[in-house]
Amino acid sequence: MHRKYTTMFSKACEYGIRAVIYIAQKSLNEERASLKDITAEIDSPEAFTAKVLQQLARAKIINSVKGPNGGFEIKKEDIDSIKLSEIVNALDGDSIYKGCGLGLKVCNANEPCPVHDKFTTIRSELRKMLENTSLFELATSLETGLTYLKR
Amino acid sequence: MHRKYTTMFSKACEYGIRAVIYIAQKSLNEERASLKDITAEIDSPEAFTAKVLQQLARAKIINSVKGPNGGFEIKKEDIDSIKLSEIVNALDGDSIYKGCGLGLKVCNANEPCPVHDKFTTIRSELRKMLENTSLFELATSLETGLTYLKR
DNA sequence: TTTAATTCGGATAAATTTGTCCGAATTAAA
DNA sequence: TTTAATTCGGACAAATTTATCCGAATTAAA
Ligand code: SF4
Ligand code: SF4
Repeated sequence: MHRKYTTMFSKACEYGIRAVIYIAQKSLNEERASLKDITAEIDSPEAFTAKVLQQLARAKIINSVKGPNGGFEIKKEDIDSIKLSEIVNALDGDSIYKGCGLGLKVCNANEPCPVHDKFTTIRSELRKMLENTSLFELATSLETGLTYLKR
Repeated sequence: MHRKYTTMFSKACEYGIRAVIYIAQKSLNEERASLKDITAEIDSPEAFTAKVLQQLARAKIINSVKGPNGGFEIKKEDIDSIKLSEIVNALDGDSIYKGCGLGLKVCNANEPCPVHDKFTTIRSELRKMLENTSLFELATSLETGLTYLKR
């Protein structure tokens, strides 16, 4: 009954974020990341992650290349302009920003409840954070941690 | 694949919050709220809401009374001291405050990524907001909206 | 040209969350 | 004491999310 876990984003989205960060890292190094690479690196289920990557490829956030030496990549020059918000949006949509944070339907919009302002503030901070955080920042700042995990 | 809805809390929790606000309102008026009352008022599935209410009763957030004229109630003097956080905690736990907001396992805690501070800030604001918002505030401020819906 | 490495896409399965059904227990009122 | 209104609790069902399987398509390299 009581939830196991309440996370900000779906599992798909979490895997997506992690995967894209890893792909970005590799791409900065002129390398592609194969599905196997990725799932080994970010510790996620292979087939499920494949679906997530397909979706990100359809959304043009990453590029996929079939065949030997294929894999996923991101154009180097795009890595700085791609923001976290785009990944989240492609996988979870933007519903986290919409509607009452308490899930209330019953609400007098003219006289908002005491929580309303704080809620909208929190959500808009979340949005700003996602919109202002580039893949580049994440890829470079997390590089140490990731490379550590690799060996 | 793409999520229908990403909400801050589970459905159970949303119903719980709405139900408790309604019960508080009634209790302030010396009345009990029956399950039927509640689900009619907050527009939620009856049997499911019953489970949620049971859980809240077990957590001593509300009191349940069986038999004719039974229902759910909250001691008047408690309404001001019960905070939103208690309801959320009873139904969704506190996992929304824990772990990486991006769902990353791979993380070098010594050199947090650029998002870390903003994330912890956002979460702590959410927590503070939930901890500082009493049922009384909500019940009284939402009264207009709720009574409007009733007729 | 053949082989092998890879992504793609559809079908399906497992897990979790959300929702329903129904009889048992309790209790106030008739 | 009987009845009826109510919550309780267990079993079950539906919907959604998460995860797996496998063959098809693509393509680089042998
Ligand atoms: S005023 Fe309160 S109840 Fe209404 S949408 Fe804002 S937070 Fe939700
Ligand atoms: S530093 Fe970044 S990756 Fe690590 S826990 Fe904080 S937000 Fe998550």
